[in-house]
Amino acid sequence: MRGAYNTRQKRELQKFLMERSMQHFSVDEVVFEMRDRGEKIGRSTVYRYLEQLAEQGSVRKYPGVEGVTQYQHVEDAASCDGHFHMLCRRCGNLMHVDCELMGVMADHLMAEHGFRLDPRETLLVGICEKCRKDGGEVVEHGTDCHEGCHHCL
Amino acid sequence: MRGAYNTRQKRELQKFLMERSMQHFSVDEVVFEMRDRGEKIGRSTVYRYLEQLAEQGSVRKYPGVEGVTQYQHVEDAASCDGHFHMLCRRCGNLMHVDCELMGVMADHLMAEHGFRLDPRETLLVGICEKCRKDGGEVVEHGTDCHEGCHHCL
DNA sequence: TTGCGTGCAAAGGTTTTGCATGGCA
DNA sequence: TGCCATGCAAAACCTTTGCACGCAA
Repeated sequence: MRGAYNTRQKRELQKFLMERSMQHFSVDEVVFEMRDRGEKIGRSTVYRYLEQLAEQGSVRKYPGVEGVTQYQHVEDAASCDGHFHMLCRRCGNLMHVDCELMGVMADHLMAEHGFRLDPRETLLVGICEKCRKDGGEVVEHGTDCHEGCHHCL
Repeated sequence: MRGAYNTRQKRELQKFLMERSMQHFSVDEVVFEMRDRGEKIGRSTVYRYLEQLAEQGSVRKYPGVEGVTQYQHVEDAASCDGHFHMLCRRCGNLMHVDCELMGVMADHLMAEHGFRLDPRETLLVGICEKCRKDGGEVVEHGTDCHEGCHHCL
């Protein structure tokens, strides 16, 4: 039976997920962050555990830029039902959109266009407020992105 | 100067794009389709030419499921500006959504949530009308998908 | 003839898998 | 003591790149 044992690696990963809740990250980010903390964890283990959590629904998985899969922890799997996510393509942060209009839009697509929109699969991509206010266009991470962007340190 | 020569491979690929206009496809699909037609074309050539067209704007490129990049030909690059695309995750067809409400939604996200939505990057994922009417849930292609689904023959 | 385009093979990157070892219960 | 979990290395993929040859102009 899978997931029967409570190992150090699982505990560390859980801790990481809690701290980064609602942010998105790649497998490599996990591995390097762990390394910085002095905790060793194999790349395969991270892949396997995240995959497992994704099946259970506590982690979302979606294709990021440059072919690197991104993961996101959601405290309450049900909390993500029925609403959408916005991804800032500049800082990479993933945000909930809890807004009535999204439901209206989904209903409209169904009624008028016959299309049943799936909020779990759909990602609204654009530029978030912070990044817009910081001005400029697409930047390299680590240079002048806004505070709190988890890509820039 | 790039794109100076008119080669057999380019002509064949152009033909393919015209026939598959607005549908999405992977590099492998191109290669195999060409092979079936008795036309040989190198995988690298397909990658390179599609990349070139993507830069020019006559082809859209986005990450598909399972890490396989999907491409889509758009007759008029400008025709895709300002509106969204719906992707049916069952039959794989990509459709334009020319609808006022989408603009309203984008404006709302900007005004109320500070988020500048990018229609070129955003993909609305769900189930299209035909697939819904055919009933059932997610199916394997090649078995009982609707007519015209380019995955099923 | 010139030099862009092509195709092969190799390289590069991410993700998966096989298998022996480690460690939880 | 069982047996799941882990980690290494290898394999499996997709995509890019280097280079010699082919072919359009």
